[in-house]
Amino acid sequence: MLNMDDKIKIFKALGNETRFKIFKNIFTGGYACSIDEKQPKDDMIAQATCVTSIAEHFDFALPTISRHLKELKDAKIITMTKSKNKIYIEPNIETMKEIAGCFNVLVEEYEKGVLFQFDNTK
Amino acid sequence: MLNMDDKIKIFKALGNETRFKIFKNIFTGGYACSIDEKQPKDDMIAQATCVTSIAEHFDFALPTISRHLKELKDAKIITMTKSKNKIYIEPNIETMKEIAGCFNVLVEEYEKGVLFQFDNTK
DNA sequence: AATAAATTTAGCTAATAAGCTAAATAGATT
DNA sequence: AATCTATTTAGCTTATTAGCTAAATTTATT
Repeated sequence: MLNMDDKIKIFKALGNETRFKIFKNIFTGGYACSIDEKQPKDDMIAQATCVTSIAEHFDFALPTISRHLKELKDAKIITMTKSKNKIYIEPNIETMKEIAGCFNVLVEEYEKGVLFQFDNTK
Repeated sequence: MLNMDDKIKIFKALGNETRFKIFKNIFTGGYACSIDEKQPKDDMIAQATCVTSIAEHFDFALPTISRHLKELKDAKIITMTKSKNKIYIEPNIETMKEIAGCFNVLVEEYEKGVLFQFDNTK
C-alpha cells in the first residue's frame, strides 16, 4: 500500500521530462542489453535491460541517467537487480496497478459525490 | 487528449507536498467558501471553493497558495472560474479520467506483453 | 468616495534539482 | 595481474522551485 509520501515521490519522479521518457521506454519499449542478446537468460523477461543500454537512447551523460534511474527505483516505479557486474532494470507493475487504482477510486468517488450533491441541492 | 508534455506537467504539479495536499483536499474534502455559506449559488457544486478558504487550511502565505493553485490550474487538474471578485475552484474530473485511463492501459498492455513474451520464450 | 475583501504580480532569498566531468568500485575477460 | 565493462559516487555549476513580504488590481460594501 502506498502512503501519501510514496505517491508524491512517484509523481515527482514522473514529473521530469528525462525520467518520464525513461519510464515510458522501460514500460513500453524495453531495450535489449547487448550482453543479453549474446547470452539470453530464461529467468529474465525481455524488458529487462541495463543502465548503459538505456543511456544510449539519451543525449545525457551516463551518470545523469544512472541517477534518474535511481530516482525511479526509489519511487518503486522500476526494479534494479544486480546480476554479475550489471543491473537488470524492469518495470514495477505493482506500483502502476496501485496508482491506477488510486485514480480509478478518485473518479468513482467523485462521481458518487457529485450525484449525492445533486440530490442534496434539489 | 493529453500529450506527453501535458502528462509531465500533471505529474510535476502533483509531485509537491503542498500541491498534493491542496489537490487531495479539493477532490475529496471541498471547503465551503465563507461567502458561499451566506449566499449559496445553485449553479455551483459543493466542492466549489475559493483561494482564501483553501489557504486557511495551510500554514503558508496566501500568495504561495495562489501560485500553487495556478500551477494546478495550468496542469488542468482544477478549474478556476472568476465570478465577481472571487475565484471558484473545482476539480477537473476529465483530466483525472484521462490519467486513470493512461495507467489502466499501461497495466493492461504490460500484462498482454508479458503473456506474449512468455509464449515466445517457451 | 473611501474602505474592505479576494486575488495576483513583482521582486527577493534559500533550497532543491539537473546537468556535467573526474574518479572510484565491482566484476569479467585476457 | 592488467585491462575492460558496467555502474556509482563526489564535487561542482547553473537552473528551477518554493517560500516570503510588499504592492497592485479588481470588485463589493459602506
